[in-house]
Amino acid sequence: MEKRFDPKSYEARWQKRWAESGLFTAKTRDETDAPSFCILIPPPNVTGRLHMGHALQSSLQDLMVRWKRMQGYNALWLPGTDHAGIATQLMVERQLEAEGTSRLELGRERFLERMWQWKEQYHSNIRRQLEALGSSCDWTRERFTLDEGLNLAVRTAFVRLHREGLITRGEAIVNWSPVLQTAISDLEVEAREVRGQLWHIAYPIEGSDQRLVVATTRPETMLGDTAVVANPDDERYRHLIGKTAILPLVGRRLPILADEHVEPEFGTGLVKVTPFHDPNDFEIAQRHDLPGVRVIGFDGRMTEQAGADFAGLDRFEARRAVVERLEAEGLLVAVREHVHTVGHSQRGGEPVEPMISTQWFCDVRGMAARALEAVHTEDLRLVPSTWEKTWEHWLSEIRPWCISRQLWWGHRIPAWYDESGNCFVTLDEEEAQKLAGTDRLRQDEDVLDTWFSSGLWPLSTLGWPDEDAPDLRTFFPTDVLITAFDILFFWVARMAMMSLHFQDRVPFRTVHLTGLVRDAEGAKMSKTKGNVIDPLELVEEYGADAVRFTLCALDAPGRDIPFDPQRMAGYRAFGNKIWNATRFAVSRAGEARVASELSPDGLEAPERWLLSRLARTAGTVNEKLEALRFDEACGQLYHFFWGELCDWSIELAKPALSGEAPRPRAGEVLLSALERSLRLLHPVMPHLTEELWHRLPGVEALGWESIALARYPEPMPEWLDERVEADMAALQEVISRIRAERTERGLPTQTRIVLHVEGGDTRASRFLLEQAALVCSLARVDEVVDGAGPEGALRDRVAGVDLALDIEAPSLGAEERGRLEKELEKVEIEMRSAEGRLTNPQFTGKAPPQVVEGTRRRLEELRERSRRIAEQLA
RNA sequence: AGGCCCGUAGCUCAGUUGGUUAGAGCGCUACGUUGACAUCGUAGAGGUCAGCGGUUCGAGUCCGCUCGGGCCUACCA
Repeated sequence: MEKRFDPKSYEARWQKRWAESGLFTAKTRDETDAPSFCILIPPPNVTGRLHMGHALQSSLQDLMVRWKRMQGYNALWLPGTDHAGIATQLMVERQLEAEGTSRLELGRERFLERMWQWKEQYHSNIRRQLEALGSSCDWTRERFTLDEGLNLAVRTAFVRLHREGLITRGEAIVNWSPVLQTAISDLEVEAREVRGQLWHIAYPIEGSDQRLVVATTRPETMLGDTAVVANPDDERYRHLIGKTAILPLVGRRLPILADEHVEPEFGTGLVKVTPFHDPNDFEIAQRHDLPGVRVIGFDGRMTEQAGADFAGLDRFEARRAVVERLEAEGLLVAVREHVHTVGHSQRGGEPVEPMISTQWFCDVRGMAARALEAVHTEDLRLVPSTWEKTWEHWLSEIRPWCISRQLWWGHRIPAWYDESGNCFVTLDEEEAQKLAGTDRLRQDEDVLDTWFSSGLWPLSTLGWPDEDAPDLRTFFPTDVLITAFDILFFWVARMAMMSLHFQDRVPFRTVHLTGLVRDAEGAKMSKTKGNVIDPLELVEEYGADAVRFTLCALDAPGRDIPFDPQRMAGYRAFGNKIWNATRFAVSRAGEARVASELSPDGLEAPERWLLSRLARTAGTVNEKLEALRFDEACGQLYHFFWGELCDWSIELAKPALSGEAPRPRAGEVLLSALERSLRLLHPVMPHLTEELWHRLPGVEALGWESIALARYPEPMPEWLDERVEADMAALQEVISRIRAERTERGLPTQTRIVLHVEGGDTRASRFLLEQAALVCSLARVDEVVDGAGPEGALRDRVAGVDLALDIEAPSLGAEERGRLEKELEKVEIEMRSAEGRLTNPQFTGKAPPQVVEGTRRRLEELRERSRRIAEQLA
């Protein structure tokens, strides 16, 4: 076997073999009786390459699905990608710009051709990246949110919701992005704190020389004012209600009205009303039946209706111009510094323009209530559960979802208009024509919000709207969704709503929400900061298994993941450890073979101990995975393999395998335990374990073509052996004590040490004497003697055994004395604390008996230690 | 404005229903390399668990307040 551990030498090879073998192709219910297990990939955007967040989620998903597959489930991990409307369209538009052309120049059809080219390229990148991580996806079922099947699902959902009156078209204030030239949803708006001004502007009152003063942060919108309102209870302005103000610069007559919405304390207590450019004003206008005026256009420039002086100006230029004019006319009463929040487009970063517009809206209140209910009844579990409150808050406050986008890349809205503007919402144009009685129809220009199709992902990928689709019947509802918390509302909530609406069932039973992968300084990774790490570069440097192990081991619930290259190097070293442990076992096991069945009967203590620890680890790992505690499962695997199998079992096997102190079945047990350990590790480190597994002698007799299909180890209760674990724990403690003494005194390796087991015939001391060969080998003791040691030997009580170490060396130096004094001090402090508790009747009376008993035993041990240390110092 | 999360060793973080001796990895120190592994081994140093108060026989863990950091939600012009 090669001495060098080199992941590159086998990772790609196994990826290829897995892809060709079809091992990961799931079956339908008609093809297998095995219970199903399904994870749907959160489809990555075809905007670019995968980032660390994808690597994290993919590692976790693959861990889950490989584990379940090994447990005998019909396991499906369904891969796919998302067309990601705005995001992807922007990428291609940027490309066109560089080529000196534009989407408008190309026209819809040719532009979409370019989009599909882009999609093909980036989609194949993503697939390569997933494969490079060792993902056991079922590529025969891969989907894309814009493919034909998904399009049918989208149209079906839209038509049904429309028939149910839940999707409607209408005029309302939406968040408009003048840069992207489309409406965006509330979720795509980011509130940012901005230092602005509050301008106080005087409006003359008709038929009087009096003026009223309104306060606004957006003076340019005054050109579209159609009223002024005050709170009905505001004494200061009661006399004005019913009168008319004259809009400066424009001359429009504005009714002065009373409306509860106004907070008398804010500003001047008078609000100018601009129905078409402010959501609150729009509502006020509806209450009072006020008209509106569009003064800002979709391009963010002032319209003709803003007046000749301002038309064509950018909205921010217009603000300056309006303020200047007001000042010149003596109508600017005051300017106050004012910090307020302004909505910004999450993607473009520019301030969003609240704007009246005709859009499609989806009323999601009913669905939201059901999604909320599903969490209450625990049909849907959020992990960690701290997200439940956030879920509750968002879903109970939900408002209509603006689902139309003025883009070209996306699902075209299935609505057609005849020449008189009648609208027909149908599955296809043919049906619309029948309904309309004409073929002179025009399809709605808009496309749907990306998240509308993503929201249908659990249904559409499994074959819906065909209710009898085999995959839908086999895998819906799916089992676990693993995704980052930042798309809880964008995506998770919408999938829950859609699935409950169309299937009356939750789309998945459990949602595992991961944190964000951050850089070494804890900053969020972003392209603008330039701190993005490409997972493939890490795979190149550390190997896919180390990347996977690191990410899984760091996935603590509710916590972000600080990316630390040293940590990854540590897990690469773990791979090296596994490699070399296997190399040792294979090269030293002689004629031994991996056993398919193994019973602890007739085995000696070190072997029984190994099997017991292995069984215990298998139990814990399964439990941790069941609980989605990937970090703890990985921790268990790491500590078992390195800290027990390598540090102890291999060392214990050495004297047996070398013939020094033969144990006939040591090699067989070591190989067999190693084989089970590789299986335990396989879901996290698939390449390494597959590579090594095939090299174990006798593994072919187990009858699995791949470790990926081998049975995941169960807890194996018949292997558990508490007595041997206790015996071995004592042995280990004694060995550690002797090793510590040697290093702390700085004794050379050759120094002769004889261990005397003094004082009696306890189980532990008998065991120690029986295993004398192991003590000699592991603690480098020359001899283990039953009975009292000589005068001047180092005496200590360890694990209940009285020891005397006869060390051929000069007596204690000052340094060692200091250390012992410190040790004695610590022991005495703890003794006093234990004594204090034990003499306190409150403690002995109220604490559980086993706690009190434990304290007693502890105190006894401490007294003995203190006596022996004092003896050394004397 | 409301809500959530976090503060534990030099660094990054574990610590399930309160139980006595608070753990891990990395880093650090000392020693060790003719055979599994220097991507290693053995041992060691390092913590008033942010602070204050409370409940309790017993608090890193439960409760309250304070300080510090992060995040989410929100139409005060």
